[in-house]
Amino acid sequence: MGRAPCCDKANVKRGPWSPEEDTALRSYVERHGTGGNWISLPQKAGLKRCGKSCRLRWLNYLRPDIKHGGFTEEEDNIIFSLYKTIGSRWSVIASHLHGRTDNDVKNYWNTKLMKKIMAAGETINSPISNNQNTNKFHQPSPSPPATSPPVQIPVMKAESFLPPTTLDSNFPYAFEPYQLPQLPAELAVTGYNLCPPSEDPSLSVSASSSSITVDDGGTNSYIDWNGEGAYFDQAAAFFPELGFSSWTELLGGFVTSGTYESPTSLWANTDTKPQGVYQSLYS
DNA sequence: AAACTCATCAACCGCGGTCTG
DNA sequence: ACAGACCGCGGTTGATGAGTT
Repeated sequence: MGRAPCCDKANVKRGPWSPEEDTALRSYVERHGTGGNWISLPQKAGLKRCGKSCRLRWLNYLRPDIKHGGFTEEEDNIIFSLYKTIGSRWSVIASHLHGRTDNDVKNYWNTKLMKKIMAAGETINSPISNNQNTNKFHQPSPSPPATSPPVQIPVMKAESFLPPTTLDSNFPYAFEPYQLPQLPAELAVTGYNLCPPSEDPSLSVSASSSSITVDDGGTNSYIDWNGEGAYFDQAAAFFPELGFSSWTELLGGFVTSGTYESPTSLWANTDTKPQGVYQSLYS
């Protein structure tokens, strides 16, 4: 069963926006912001539009920092590299391109870049479309070792290219090094793919949106992502057991390494907001 | 000049995830 | 814990203009 419509479709205007509507929406948002509620915004702004339509118009067209047309070679490379790594996650890809929207990137990919790349003889393998695995983050290891090594959670660096959305239910995975191909130097970072959990029976890992639990028989086994209260102290003691010096290191080195753009600044430049684990830390 | 095809991109749609009461 | 409301995303559609026959 589908959800109820977000607005009365019979009483809202659809189709292309007029300059007057653009002006009304722009001036309202500039004066009052969105108020975090797009559904009620059209009425307040005097627009006969669906809230979703207003949101889309603002995000994709009226926002002051939007850049239209003319993708550069560098942007092409970034899009292609990220597409090969994470698939058609346009909002994530767009977040790496200043002033570009997910819709822009998606349209550009579908109408131009894909053809351009294929004409150049490249093969396009989206990790998602080519992978039956429902875990978006899992990319199969080429050839797993015959016997699993001892459990070892590596120091994670710049995991930013792996969208931070589904650690929640899929966390019982270790991290496997990867190198994003063909990125400009400032983006050519090393990160870790999620890969299946170790078979080491002495350690079990589980996670929720706010915590990771690793039961290794040690004295500490809980990390609270929100980093507050007693759990934070407990977590601070827990990191060394896992081989991390701090929670920032555990979460990808964003804060400790100057090489990588921190999620805070990254998300400040985009409407893509941190989610899940990252939301707790950076919102 | 008219008819047709193709390319582009703004906008819509429906769904999953998150938030809130 | 649950349900409803809302947000954000990715896929798709359709209007429009450019190019071709």
